[in-house]
Amino acid sequence: MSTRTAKSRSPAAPPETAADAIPGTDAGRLTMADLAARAQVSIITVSRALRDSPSVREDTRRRIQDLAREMGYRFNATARNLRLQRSHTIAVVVDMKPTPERPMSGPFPLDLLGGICQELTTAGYNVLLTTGQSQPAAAVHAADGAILLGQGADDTAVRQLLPIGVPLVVWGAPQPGVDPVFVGSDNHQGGALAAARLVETGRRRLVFLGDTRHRENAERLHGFTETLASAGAVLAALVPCDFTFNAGVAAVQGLLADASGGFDGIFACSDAIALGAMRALTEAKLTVPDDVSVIGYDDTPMAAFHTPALTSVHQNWTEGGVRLAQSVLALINGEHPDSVILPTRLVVRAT
Amino acid sequence: MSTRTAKSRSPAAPPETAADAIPGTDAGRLTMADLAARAQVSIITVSRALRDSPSVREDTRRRIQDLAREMGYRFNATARNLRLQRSHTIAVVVDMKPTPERPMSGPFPLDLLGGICQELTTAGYNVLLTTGQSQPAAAVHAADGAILLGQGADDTAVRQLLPIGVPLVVWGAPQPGVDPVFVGSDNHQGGALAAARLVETGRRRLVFLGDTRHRENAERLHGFTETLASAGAVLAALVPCDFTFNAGVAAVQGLLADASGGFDGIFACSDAIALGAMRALTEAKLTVPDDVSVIGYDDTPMAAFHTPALTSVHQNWTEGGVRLAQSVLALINGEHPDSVILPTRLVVRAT
DNA sequence: CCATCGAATGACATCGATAACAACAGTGGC
DNA sequence: GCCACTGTTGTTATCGATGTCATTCGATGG
Repeated sequence: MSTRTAKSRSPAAPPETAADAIPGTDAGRLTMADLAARAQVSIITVSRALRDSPSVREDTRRRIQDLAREMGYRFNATARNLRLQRSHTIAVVVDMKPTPERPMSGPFPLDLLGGICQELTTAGYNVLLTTGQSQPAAAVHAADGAILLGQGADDTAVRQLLPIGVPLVVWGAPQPGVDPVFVGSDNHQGGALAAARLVETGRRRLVFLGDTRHRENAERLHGFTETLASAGAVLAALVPCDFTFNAGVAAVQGLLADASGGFDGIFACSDAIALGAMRALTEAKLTVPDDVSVIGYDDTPMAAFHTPALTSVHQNWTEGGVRLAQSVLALINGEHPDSVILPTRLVVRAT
Repeated sequence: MSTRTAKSRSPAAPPETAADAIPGTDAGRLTMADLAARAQVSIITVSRALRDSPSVREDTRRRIQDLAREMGYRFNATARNLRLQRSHTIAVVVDMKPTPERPMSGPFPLDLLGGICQELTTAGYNVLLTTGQSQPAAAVHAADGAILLGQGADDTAVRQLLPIGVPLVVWGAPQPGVDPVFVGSDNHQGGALAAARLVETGRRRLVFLGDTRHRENAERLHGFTETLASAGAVLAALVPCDFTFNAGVAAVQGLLADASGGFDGIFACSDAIALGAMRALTEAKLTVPDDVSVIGYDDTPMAAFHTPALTSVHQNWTEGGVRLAQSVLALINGEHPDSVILPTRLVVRAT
């Protein structure tokens, strides 16, 4: 037979006994060569049979497939990837701030990850997860493509990843320099929706809470002020703050201390900020929404379950994940997908 | 030189020009053979030099390393993995229920994933993420180890994963059959802490809200009733329910409708249930915590930011992720780590 | 009865990196 | 001056699967 027939794993014991392949026994993984020897065919025939190649006769194919199942054969993806020069793997780089306190509590990467996994695994790709902490390079190098999930105000991560030369898709707001493909939700629209709602309910002096160094927040502010202006309302204050509850508290406390004309509506860049703001308002004996109306962002469970229930801008993360995945796949296929901007919607509740 | 010298990527163009290696240009990835030809040494010397082998002379090593950097050489992990018979990859199987409505919103896998990534990447391992939806098998086969993150009441996932023969660690409550290694937080203690607190604050007729088909919940119930009994309080009711807000509402509504003696304390298996319960109580004109005291589980942001702020049992997920990672690593090294049970703590707030 | 064609199968080289062993130069001891 | 020894580099085989080209066999046609 083949020259490799003799090279069986257990030289002493008879390798033909099916007992060799007790599932769970890791002793010497089976290879196609083992199957080939057993089935009295060549290795390549086994390879073809297992891939359902039409050039293998029906019964031969079935015989080999059955044999593989019986013997507990496990396919070696590494070998195939080497041979085929592709890893069938997409690196997902989660570039979260190393802030210890509530670094990234939102559903952010979770639902996004869900969407990504769903799409990628059904397409036969693996998802390699890395945090930006260490050098993501190592993992990304080996991948067929990469997805960057960051909330960074800066774009250092993008700059690190781009030169690697792997197809890259980034979650967030498209940048002026159009280099990588972006997928994100429509922050401009989100801001506009919030503004429209606040104006509709009769508010005229509005506050924006969020760090506009984040491109996404800058977009929200843009949509927000644009809509305000066209409705004759004014932006009473813009307070840069983190995405946290405490930042929201502090921001509103500062606002109340500084008696610069007052305000009757707040748009916060996260539900946590919004809840913090409401806490500060309540402590100052102001009621929501009678005295001040509040709108949050992200539509997290805590918005829904809070009393009073928080009105919030909802972004469809799962869909976002799916689109991210589709875009990398497209890039890998040599296509040139456009950046995607997903619509947001306002979930109106009590505030 | 070596026989491979002639086998350059671009046969027409002179392959010696460094301009070939513009970073970002993916044209024909460089291999160690290319570096070897360029440096006038053998491939194996390049391999050794790049791995900082002491058997390569200091200056040779540096020369090759510099050359690799200049030419933009990118290491091929697949080839090494094939040769070394290990993938340096751990599969993380997230076996979440496909329930569309808030399938898994808690920080659950996110912080857990964070801990896992942190530990695994610093140990030089990659994290392969798969959802239980499709057959996780494919990815797990290629991995050196696997971590199962599930909330399943059943253990079908474990049963699927175990026979694959890959070192497996599972998040959750240890099972009677001691087969896989478990890492989880001390649910028994969590239940006991909640009971102790409720009893301390003078409650005597208590309600347990949660589906005890989940092993973790069963443990909580066990610790809960045990402590109750020793303090002379009674379990007034046990209502099986999902982890959702709505389930909490429904459970308490049912309880109030059915006038079977009343209750003055509730222990819920998730913060969402607890919040739902409070909503139902409030709607029934009962006040928290004066009429009924409530304790939740998971210490999510929504517990902290709710008014009144919800007392909740906290589990350290990041730590859990780290321990999960450590356990797989230990298994891979042929050690036999014990299951780990992490302590929980009660975060006392207003309710 | 031989040429030809197609279906089925096989031999070989290959992907890129590495372990095991071989070879070779220079050094010191006797 | 010869041998053993160390330090450095090279040769070869190998991991497991697959593309390419070659081969075999039976069937068909002239």
